[in-house]
Amino acid sequence: MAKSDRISMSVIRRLPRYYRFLSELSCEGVMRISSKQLAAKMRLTASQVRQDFNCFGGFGQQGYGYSVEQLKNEIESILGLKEPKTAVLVGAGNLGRAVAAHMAFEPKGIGLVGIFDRDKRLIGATLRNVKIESTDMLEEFCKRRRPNLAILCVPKDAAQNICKRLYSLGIRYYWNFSHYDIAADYPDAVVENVHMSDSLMTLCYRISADIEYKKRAE
Amino acid sequence: MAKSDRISMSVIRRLPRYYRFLSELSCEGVMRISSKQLAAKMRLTASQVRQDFNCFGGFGQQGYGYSVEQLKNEIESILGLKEPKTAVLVGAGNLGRAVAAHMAFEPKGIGLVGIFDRDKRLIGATLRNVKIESTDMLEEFCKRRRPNLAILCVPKDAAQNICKRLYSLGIRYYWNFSHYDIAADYPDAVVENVHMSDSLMTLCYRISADIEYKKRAE
DNA sequence: AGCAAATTGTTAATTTTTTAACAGTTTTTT
DNA sequence: AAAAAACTGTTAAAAAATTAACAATTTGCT
Repeated sequence: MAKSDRISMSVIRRLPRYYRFLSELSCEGVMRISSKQLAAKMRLTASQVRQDFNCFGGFGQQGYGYSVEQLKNEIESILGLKEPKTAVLVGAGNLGRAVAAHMAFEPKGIGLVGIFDRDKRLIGATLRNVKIESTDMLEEFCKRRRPNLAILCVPKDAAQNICKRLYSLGIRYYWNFSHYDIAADYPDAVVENVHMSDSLMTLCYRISADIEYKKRAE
Repeated sequence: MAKSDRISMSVIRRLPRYYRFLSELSCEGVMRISSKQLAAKMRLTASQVRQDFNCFGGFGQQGYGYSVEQLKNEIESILGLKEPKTAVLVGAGNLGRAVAAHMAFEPKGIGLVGIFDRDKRLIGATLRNVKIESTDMLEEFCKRRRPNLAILCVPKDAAQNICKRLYSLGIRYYWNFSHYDIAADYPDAVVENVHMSDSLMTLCYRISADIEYKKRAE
């Protein structure tokens, strides 16, 4: 079914977006959709939509289009959302708590099994039925539960130490909110960085460039 | 100084990262750096580093390299971080509060002047010296304070209504954490989306693809 | 059943992005 | 002071990503 060539990161990064739009369509009761319609909805070209799906073999039918439900399921399966995984969250400050409370882990097959913080005032509190424990417990916990991935919501300076420990405990997958560059120290780690401040700076640029433009246009 | 051609989004999205690394170097007291060294640190090619900076005219000196401080300042200026801007945050749930508490707005020239939520239990509380107000006050507040950008941390269904009001109040720049597609309804709005769940799904794919790989290798 | 319309998968062309190459300048060394 | 080494800016080449084109197939209509 799947094509043999390696899939490019550009395609992968579009998959969650497809998945999101298809889930919506599915909820709205839409049964079928053409590459043209989907492209219009997502502001892509129909060509790109077809090209993307073809990386995985193509799930459509000539003259008909794509079955929303099938396409959604295929992408869900490609993304591996159905495969059960367990995660620990390290850092239960403002950001960590928001991530824990806000993120829908279950639909991605992720079970949040542990939350850790070094701040004694937070230890003992419960988030999503998970008790916040001391980071001192990391070793004992990970050896016992063998989580697949770690969510890093600690400050940069703490991140280095935490990562060293997590890595030596066998964790190779990181969802990293800190500014510590995990991949630099652990080349075989798979790291997905979330740099919210980078995103905000990009917006700053666009504001600034826009103002420049308006000035010139005057 | 700046080259006339439009800068590509690929370059823009790398600028905050350059800025981050240069700020670090600056803190460490490093005075000069070559494209080669910076590339190694950031895992890019020296060629790309030089190409990127050349979009804006090139700030280096042959045989010497780049002055860390100057380069940092140039990028800061390109990103428009020095230009003062005001922002309102709409939605003070888990995510909104984390963004308000966690994000360093000041270094980006952004003043957080208002926070709004519809939940009466949150109204009156203070975050970063800003009182949370009822969303009913949005119109009055925006007419008076004329904020430049809005940070959207409300659920998708609420986002549509909030956006309609913010747009009609003249706000054109959005840092959007909701899954509502602002740009679809307001083509002239400048929107920077933060889709944390997309990022997590990308990690899921990489985990899943990795496992596949290991299975095959056995 | 037969024909027009719709739509995919796929190949080709185009555009964008990245990498390489190198002339020209500055710094450092001897 | 001259020669070698270290760099950048810039142009050229290569690679990657996107868009266009079209044959093949299916649907839906008459």
